[in-house]
Amino acid sequence: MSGSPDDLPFFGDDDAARPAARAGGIAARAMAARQGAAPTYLEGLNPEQRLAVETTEGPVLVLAGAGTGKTRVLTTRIAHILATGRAYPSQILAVTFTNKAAREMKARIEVLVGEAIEGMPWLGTFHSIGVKILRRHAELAGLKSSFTILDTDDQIRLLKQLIQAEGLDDKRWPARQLAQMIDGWKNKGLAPGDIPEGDARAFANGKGRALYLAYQERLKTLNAVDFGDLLLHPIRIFRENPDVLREYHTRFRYILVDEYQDTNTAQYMWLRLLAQNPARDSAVNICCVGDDDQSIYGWRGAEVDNILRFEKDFPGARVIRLERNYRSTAHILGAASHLIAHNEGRLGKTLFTDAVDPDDPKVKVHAAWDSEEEARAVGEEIEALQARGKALNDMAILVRASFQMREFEDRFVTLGLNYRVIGGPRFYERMEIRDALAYLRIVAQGADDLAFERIVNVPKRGLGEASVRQIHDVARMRGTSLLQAARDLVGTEEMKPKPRAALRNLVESIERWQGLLERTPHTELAEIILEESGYTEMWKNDRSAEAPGRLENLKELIRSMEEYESLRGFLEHVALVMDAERDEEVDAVSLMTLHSAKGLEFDTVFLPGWEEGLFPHQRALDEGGRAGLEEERRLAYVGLTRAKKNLHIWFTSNRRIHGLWQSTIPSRFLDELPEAHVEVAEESGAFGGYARSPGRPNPYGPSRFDEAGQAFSSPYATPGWQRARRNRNEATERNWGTRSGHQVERIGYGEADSGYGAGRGSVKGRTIEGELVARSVSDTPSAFKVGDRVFHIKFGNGNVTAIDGNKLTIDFDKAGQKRVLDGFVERV
DNA sequence: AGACCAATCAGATCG
DNA sequence: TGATTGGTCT
Repeated sequence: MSGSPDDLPFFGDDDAARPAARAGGIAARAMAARQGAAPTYLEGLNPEQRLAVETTEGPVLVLAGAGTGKTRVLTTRIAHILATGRAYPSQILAVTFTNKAAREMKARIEVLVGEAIEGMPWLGTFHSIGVKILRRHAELAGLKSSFTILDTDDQIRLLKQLIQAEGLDDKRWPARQLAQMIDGWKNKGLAPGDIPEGDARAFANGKGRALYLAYQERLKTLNAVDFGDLLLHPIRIFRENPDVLREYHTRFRYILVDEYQDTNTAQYMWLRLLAQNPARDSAVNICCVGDDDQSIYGWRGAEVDNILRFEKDFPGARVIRLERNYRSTAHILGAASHLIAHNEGRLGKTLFTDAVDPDDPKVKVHAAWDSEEEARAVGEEIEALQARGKALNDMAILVRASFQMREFEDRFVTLGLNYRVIGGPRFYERMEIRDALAYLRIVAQGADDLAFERIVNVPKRGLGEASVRQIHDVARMRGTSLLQAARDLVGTEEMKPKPRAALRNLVESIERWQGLLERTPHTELAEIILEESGYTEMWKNDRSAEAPGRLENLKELIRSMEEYESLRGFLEHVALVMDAERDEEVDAVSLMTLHSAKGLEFDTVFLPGWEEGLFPHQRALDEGGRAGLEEERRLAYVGLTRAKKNLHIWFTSNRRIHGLWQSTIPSRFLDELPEAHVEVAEESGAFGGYARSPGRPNPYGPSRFDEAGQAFSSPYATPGWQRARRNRNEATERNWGTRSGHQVERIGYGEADSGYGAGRGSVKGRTIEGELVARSVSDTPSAFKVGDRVFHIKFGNGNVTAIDGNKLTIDFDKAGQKRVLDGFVERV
């Protein structure tokens, strides 16, 4: 997003004011377009893409599979609308989910249109456009247009205060949990009055609703909003003020939505309000682009249903499918398509490619003994590719859960292999950045109480709890901001001399900085503030390992301020934007979660950890049942379709989860890959070739991976494994009998699945186990006792030294002391 | 104010 | 197992 705050009067006709200058080039282009010769920007589009670009009128749903040129269509469509003179830039509403996507789109449109179009003011994320609308009409939501935007941290602090004010135990009822509930309600577009009874009762014996209400009240008095409000307030404003909504209807002639499958209910309501113009005689020009198969954010409120329902919502909608894939080989596409065909709730698309090369490698499935070997083998493969001249930048490892990353990082560090972790804590969420921003906020907007509270004693200046409470009391009594209250307090004798001097010093500093606000360049001011407040000093004196990095981040913060015109403009955007850029300069392997890989592509992709319980993740199955499984499968699909040429999938037989070694079984997703496009790699690594011994008791039904991944003799045939399995089944049966929320679900095999192996036909159904491994607490006391001599398939022989439920601590002769579940050892 | 210990928790994350 | 967090103690 461009840096400057948009200070143009809303309907001040920014187009009319300078149409000539801008329309010049566009008009000429439009002319060319009407004269028949296809404009250059349409060149190279395939027929479907072109249809999606040129069907500008009426509702359109573009179902764009992975790698089918979705962004290209979206940007070309906008360029087309502009070039043919159908609308001015400011009459197009284009929403994305991430700032990155918005930036990218803006840049690409600029290339297409051939000039800077700073005039696409309504291209941005749902939230940034929400802010913009809300600032215009803040008073209609009972706010001042200078409202501040809280992030999750502020939110939790605030809720905690409210919970305590209610006289509740904030241990028993954590603010974090309430914040999540409120977020969930807001995602669904629910105001305190709308939340269902059941939900309302779920928190603090029915105080949930009251707390939500109190929270909203508090936000209003603080003149603040949270992220959810950025959509909810505009929705309410639109509903209660038809004239306001009408203005937007007149303004937005074309609406475009990216990643439509990720929209939640609130976003959907917001869009519908804007798109459905009863006064308009022609159809709504809304174009939603998405891929139902890549909907992986159900857990954060996304409703796949929005995309599945599109044709009903917008009668007469055209649905255009983009299925021609420009990214991956036929093997990769074949594997991905076959896998995703196992999902039921989908609109259905099949990717294809013309670029079929018989030399393309198949998708490789590898087995490893444990996660350590997995990491070692992947590292070797990467080094081999590197030796053949491949760039590390073209390789990525995509994991299901972030704890998997560590093993790879360790390995890469020892190998001296460059890697970069994508994702992780966002830049602006770091403590030092948030502190620095709080200083800037208090200077820019003195009434920002949350900012004041954050910095009042950072660095330590002897203003502890007692002093802060005193300031609070005064502020509440006089109805002023905390800063004002502090100012008043230092003029009196109410405080003890020491804190009073400290507070006076702080207040005077803030006033001094405020005085500099107009006269000093904002980057310079920021440096002055951080220096004079002692904040940088604090980190310089800090001996911890992170301190240098934090100082570096602060420098980075100031550097990033340069792009903005003013401090105010910077703060406006910082609340919404600010992800640290990754430098492409260094050649490095990317390491990230599957979720953050969406939208990216790499020549070579490694997908480790394809084991039941990890992927599909147990919690997704427990909480989401069938829907949860389907979302996991879509996640797998996203992973597969990230690869352009080489795709390696790994699973291990043993994995340490929460410090306990557990035996694992291959993911059911492996069985859902088509044989024609997959080959099981024969490793000749440290463990030598794998013994092939059939007959693994796989509770999910026979699998063609039953025989892989066995380094020694078949571990699955050992009595220990058999007993583990027996225990597991007993445990799950017990659980199903007594616990709610767990049920046995039958997933029949679809037609698409019947392709391989005679064994399959005999399988009646597949059970989603409630528990992969009996949960750590067992009802039955362990059958072992201290001193027992036992055998474990991974660690060999050892003696039991301690028992905790079904967790055993064992001194192994060779491997040392380990903790394992009792099901995996056998008395000898 | 800071150090130290026990308790808790371990799926993904955009703005 | 390990990081993080909240509490207590000095």
